[in-house]
Amino acid sequence: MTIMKKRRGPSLELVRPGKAAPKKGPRVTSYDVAELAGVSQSAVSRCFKPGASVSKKMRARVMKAARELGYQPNAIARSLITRRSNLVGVILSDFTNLHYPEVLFELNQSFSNRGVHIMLFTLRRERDIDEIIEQVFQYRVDGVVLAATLLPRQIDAFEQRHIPLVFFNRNIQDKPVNSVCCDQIGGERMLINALVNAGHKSFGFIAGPDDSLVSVQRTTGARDRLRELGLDDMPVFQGDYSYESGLEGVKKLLLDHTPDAIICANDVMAMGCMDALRREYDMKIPDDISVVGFDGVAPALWSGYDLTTIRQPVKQMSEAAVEMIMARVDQPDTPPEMRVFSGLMCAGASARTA
Amino acid sequence: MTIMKKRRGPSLELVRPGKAAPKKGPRVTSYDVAELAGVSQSAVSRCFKPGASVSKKMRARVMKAARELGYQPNAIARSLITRRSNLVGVILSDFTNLHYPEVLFELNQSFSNRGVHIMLFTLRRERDIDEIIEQVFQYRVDGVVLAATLLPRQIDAFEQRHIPLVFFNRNIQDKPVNSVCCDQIGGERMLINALVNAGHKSFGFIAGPDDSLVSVQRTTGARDRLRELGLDDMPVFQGDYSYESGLEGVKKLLLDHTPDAIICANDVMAMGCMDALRREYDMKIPDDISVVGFDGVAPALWSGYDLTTIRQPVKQMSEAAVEMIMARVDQPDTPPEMRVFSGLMCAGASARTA
DNA sequence: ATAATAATTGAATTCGAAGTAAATTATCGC
DNA sequence: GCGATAATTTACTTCGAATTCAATTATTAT
Repeated sequence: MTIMKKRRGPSLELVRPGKAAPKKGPRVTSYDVAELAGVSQSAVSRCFKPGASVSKKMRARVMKAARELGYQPNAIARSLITRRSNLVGVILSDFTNLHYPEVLFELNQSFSNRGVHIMLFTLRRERDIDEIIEQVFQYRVDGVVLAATLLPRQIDAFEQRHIPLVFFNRNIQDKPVNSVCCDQIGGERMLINALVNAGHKSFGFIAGPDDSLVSVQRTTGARDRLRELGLDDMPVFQGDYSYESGLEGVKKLLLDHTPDAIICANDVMAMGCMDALRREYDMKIPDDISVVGFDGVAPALWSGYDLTTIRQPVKQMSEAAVEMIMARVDQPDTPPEMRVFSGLMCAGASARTA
Repeated sequence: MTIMKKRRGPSLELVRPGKAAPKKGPRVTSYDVAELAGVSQSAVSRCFKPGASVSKKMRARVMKAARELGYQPNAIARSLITRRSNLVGVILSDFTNLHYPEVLFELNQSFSNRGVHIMLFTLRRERDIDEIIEQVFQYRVDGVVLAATLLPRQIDAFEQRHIPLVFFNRNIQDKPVNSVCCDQIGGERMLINALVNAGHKSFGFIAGPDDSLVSVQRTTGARDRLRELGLDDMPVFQGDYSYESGLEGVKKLLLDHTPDAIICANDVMAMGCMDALRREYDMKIPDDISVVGFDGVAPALWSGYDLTTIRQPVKQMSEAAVEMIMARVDQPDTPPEMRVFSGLMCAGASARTA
């Protein structure tokens, strides 16, 4: 028995020739379009699929009907059957660090070039991560970019579900995972080299939180290079990547030392550091003291700060992250890879460098 | 005939007591959970719906099975049948303006408190908007927050589809639409009042793009107040909200005038302005000249700039936008509303104010 | 204990597009 | 013009959860 599936009321009543149909309210489905065009629903579906086999006459009729009804394929329904949501999750932990909005923007740019959309998740507290992972799973995202830290158990959950995962600036030990990183250690070495070549001898360091691997790497990168060069170890103040902790770091570091250069684990703290040195210690930068940062965020490059820093190649890193996700989506057995990008040293006026 | 719908292979082979089932690969559906728990799929569904009628024995069994299989309800499938995606689109045009990441963050915070997730769209060129609207429609988002301008025809498209829309800081003329705005005019008036009270007499203005209604409002807000106070009109340089255009604006304004205060349509330009005045004109702020901005972005409040500005109540505005969207989702005939928030004047050290 | 009522449960259907295999039509060689 | 082959088109099923309504079970009143 071939009974045409009954569908809710036809949208035909509106098709008066001469006037565009001012259809409204109830949503338009491929069945409505099919009915108006006098073809099957499958045909409508195929017309909206890029490389499908459709005669041009058919395509024209369907497109006309679709236009008349204001039809837009339902991406949700499509995702259900194709198992491809064209959604990716982006999980960011620290939005106050100006670096992350830049990353988010570039990721979005790269993904949208591929017809993929971003669902944004931000962590207020690190504890929220489990809850957020749940949400991410529920939406059947095609992949996830993470600028936050995961526990092994959480990484496993992604693997079990075969959800491509890329870490952004967190390389995970103990597990083969996809990651895109800036070469933190290399960056710090460049900075130290430049500072030492210009005659700096004593240093102070303002670090990020101690659970931030990036901060640890930047700290040890700098420290190790100092040791290699036969210089004294430096005092380290532990901040939290915020402007305020840059201010505070200066106060602590200048209590019992007078370094001739302060190295900050990121630009935002470096800017706090500069402001504190100028306003509260009335020091001239870089004559009295040099300051360097890391990231290359926009305000740091403004002439007010003109910070000497390592600019992360955010655009290339984002593009790489997107490539890695998409590679795994199309080819699930693509092996994990770690891509490390060198930062670009930007010699500003905040430090004497050679 | 009551034939149990056949489902792909049972997941039962893994249920050895004592060891957690290490299920992998193929996705887990409510049918799998139902089968393992020995109940119907409907029951599983109900167990995951907050206020549903389920006995506690049932709930316990189902939840146990779900946990064992690592089941997560498929939000995509759910969206299809419930016609609620719990997704909202956020369309931002200008990501370089530091204000927008702050807005995005607060919106995300407010939405996620309601179990709603953000799909992010950014416009590279204003022309992309039609394309983006199409995407937004395809994903059947529950609503859209727009910090970009729409043409009447585009607004109509949203209305036809009954997609709640809220404009963020763009009030649309000619059409009743939802919007959340900061009181641009009131803000500028506060600034002018404070400057004039402190003795400023001649002004210069650095505006945003002329197609930005916000810029137009801020410009005329300031200008009208000057006129009311019987002061001379001021020269206006048209920038584009960027740091660079702040630098440039100073150069242009100081060519043939020597204002004793420069008013900038946003903070980022104001910071450019300050840097230009200090570095290139060697002027002391606020002794030689005052500078004020608008927005209250984080770097403007740092001690390096300590900008006198109007802080937009981003958190309250975002919360309001979210409320308006959700109100319309739950109650589609909620009439459009325009909510205008007063900014908070932050008197910094960048201007002499009384 | 029994009828009456309330609370649970399950079978079947639905959401909207895409894929599958069968049926139909178009195109081609000779 | 005819069979063979290729290109289109269609009916039907699928994805996975929610929902309706009928069936079943539990609870209460009498």
